[in-house]
Amino acid sequence: MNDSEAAAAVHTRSLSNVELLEMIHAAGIRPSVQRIAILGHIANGRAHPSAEGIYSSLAPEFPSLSRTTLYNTLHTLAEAGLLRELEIESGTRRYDLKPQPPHSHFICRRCGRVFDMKLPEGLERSADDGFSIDSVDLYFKGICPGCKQNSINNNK
Amino acid sequence: MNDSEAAAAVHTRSLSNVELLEMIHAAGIRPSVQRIAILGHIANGRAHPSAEGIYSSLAPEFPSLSRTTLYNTLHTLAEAGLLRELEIESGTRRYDLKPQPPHSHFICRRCGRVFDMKLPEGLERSADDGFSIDSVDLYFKGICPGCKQNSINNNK
DNA sequence: AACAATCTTGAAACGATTACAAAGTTAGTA
DNA sequence: TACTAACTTTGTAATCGTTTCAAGATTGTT
Repeated sequence: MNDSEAAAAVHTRSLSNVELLEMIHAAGIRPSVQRIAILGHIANGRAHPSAEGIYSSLAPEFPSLSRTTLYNTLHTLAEAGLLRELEIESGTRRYDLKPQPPHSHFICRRCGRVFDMKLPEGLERSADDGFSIDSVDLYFKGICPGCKQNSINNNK
Repeated sequence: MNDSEAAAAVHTRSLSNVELLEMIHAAGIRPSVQRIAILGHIANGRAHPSAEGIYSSLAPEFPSLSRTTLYNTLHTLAEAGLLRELEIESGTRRYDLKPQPPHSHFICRRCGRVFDMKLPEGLERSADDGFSIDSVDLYFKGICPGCKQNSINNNK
């Protein structure tokens, strides 16, 4: 079990291909090998990967996968409500499974990893009247416990 | 008075060049015509502009301004603590004056304008123990009152 | 005035993403 | 089973925002 699988196990068990296929069906879009692989990668490793990260992870198994397909698929899945796009750092989007309890995100400035955090309720009430809110994103940035530990060790 | 100046007036009065120069000095970096112009544009129009927006606004007055200078300056001012970078949408950064009370942001999905909103206190407490937090960003997305009004009118 | 440090500039390069058009696949229907 | 229309995937080329680089201009200090 590698790091990201270990992280995943903390949160949820892995989704089988049949379950992924059903999710895709239920969302009202057509399934394909690529869509299942991409959704599965995001759902089962809890790494909040970027498009490039997904590409390099899947490339060995799907050598013919093109970046265009990957981007198309990410858009399709996001529009269908299966994925949430994280805009925690500019220049790339990262992807997270949408059908799960709302949460906030922490990105480590040193290692770049993204962690799930709690999300306080009722944040929308901070917005002024008259604004229709359809999404609330709370992002923390800083140093994760692992990187803190490493920097302590390295300074010794 | 154009739109963005009107919006600015709601929040703060305009900063003079002398005040801008003092801010730059106080931040420990050297002043230049370009730095003052760029900081002034962000401080005095409350439009939360992107680099490209700043460039096209300043180009008429500073025809020789290069994009490199603009990006260098934005980085320098941000590092010096005068600007805050907003990562509310991926693909671009937007800029906001930093020395002002903390607040959250709303971006309209239709017109793309960014509005200041309140920021609840104590959000850092949502993060798990062991994470060192150095920034908290809360972003709302949806439709602003103006665009809502327009779409009502257009459907009549 | 002279020197070093800092700034500005344009050209070229880069990474992430999108546009496009062709080829392949699928679901439904005859 | 064969047909058709709709949808997907793919590779190439283009685009957009940003950064790198090296040279020249400006500034602050002696």
